[in-house]
Amino acid sequence: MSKNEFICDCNTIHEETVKETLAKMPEENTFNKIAEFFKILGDTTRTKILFALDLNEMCVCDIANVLGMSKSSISHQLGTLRRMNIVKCRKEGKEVFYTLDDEHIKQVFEVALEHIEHKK
Amino acid sequence: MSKNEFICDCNTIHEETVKETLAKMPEENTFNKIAEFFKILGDTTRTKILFALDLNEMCVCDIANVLGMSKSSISHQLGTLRRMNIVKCRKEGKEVFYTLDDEHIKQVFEVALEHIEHKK
DNA sequence: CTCTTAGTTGAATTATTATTCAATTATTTC
DNA sequence: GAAATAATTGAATAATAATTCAACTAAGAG
Repeated sequence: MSKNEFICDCNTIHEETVKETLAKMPEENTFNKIAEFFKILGDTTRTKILFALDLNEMCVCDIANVLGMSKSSISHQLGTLRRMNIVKCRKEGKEVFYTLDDEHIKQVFEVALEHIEHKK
Repeated sequence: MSKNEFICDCNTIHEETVKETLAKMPEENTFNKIAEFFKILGDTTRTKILFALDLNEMCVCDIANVLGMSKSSISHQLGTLRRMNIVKCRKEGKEVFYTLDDEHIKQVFEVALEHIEHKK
């Protein structure tokens, strides 16, 4: 029997398993969204920003100082976090104050810390 | 008063907030580990692999077929997941079967899906 | 022991993402 | 309104990560 429908050169494909798994896999878009969400947390700069904002509302300049990085790079990252609705901001004069806008962030950090502890 | 100790050109730094936040921030390495953990989940290929392995134990070839990707790229990603102790494998003849090796994965997926639902 | 094949690996390439730099915007102060 | 400045933005650069390709390893079959 032809295995043309499969993409690789193996002839030991477990056809039933593949079909069953394929049937249960969510659609492409779901994976894109999951990965997009985790990608946000998968960067040291952003995890620091989020952790810091969980402790205190801060302006861009404060965050830059806490992380020891330039205002510009922080602002770029805050833009990303804003577009993802993970932080929100309020303007006060020339300053812009940022806070967390997602109740899942803390929760997800906890799981990650648990994971890190566990894997030691 | 000099702001030399701060890295940016602002003079509206909220010194107290910065110091307090800085004092409460975990060490560099903790952030590296958190980011490293999420980075793993922040890639569509890997989220698909993990989701698939949560449904069924599978060999490399099966996974390649489920995802519609080459054996080589899947194997590279499985290598990454193995090194991070997120999947484990057993050899059976020429085939290598993979399974999840982390009880946090499901948990973390659930939070992500909740997040996605919530943000709609 | 040779052939075939499932899987792995390293190097090269391609793609993606972060940071820097310079310019710009918005707001306050004089 | 001009000067000063907090923050944002876009384009360029630098850094990182994913995929491909070709070579290789390990195991079973003849």
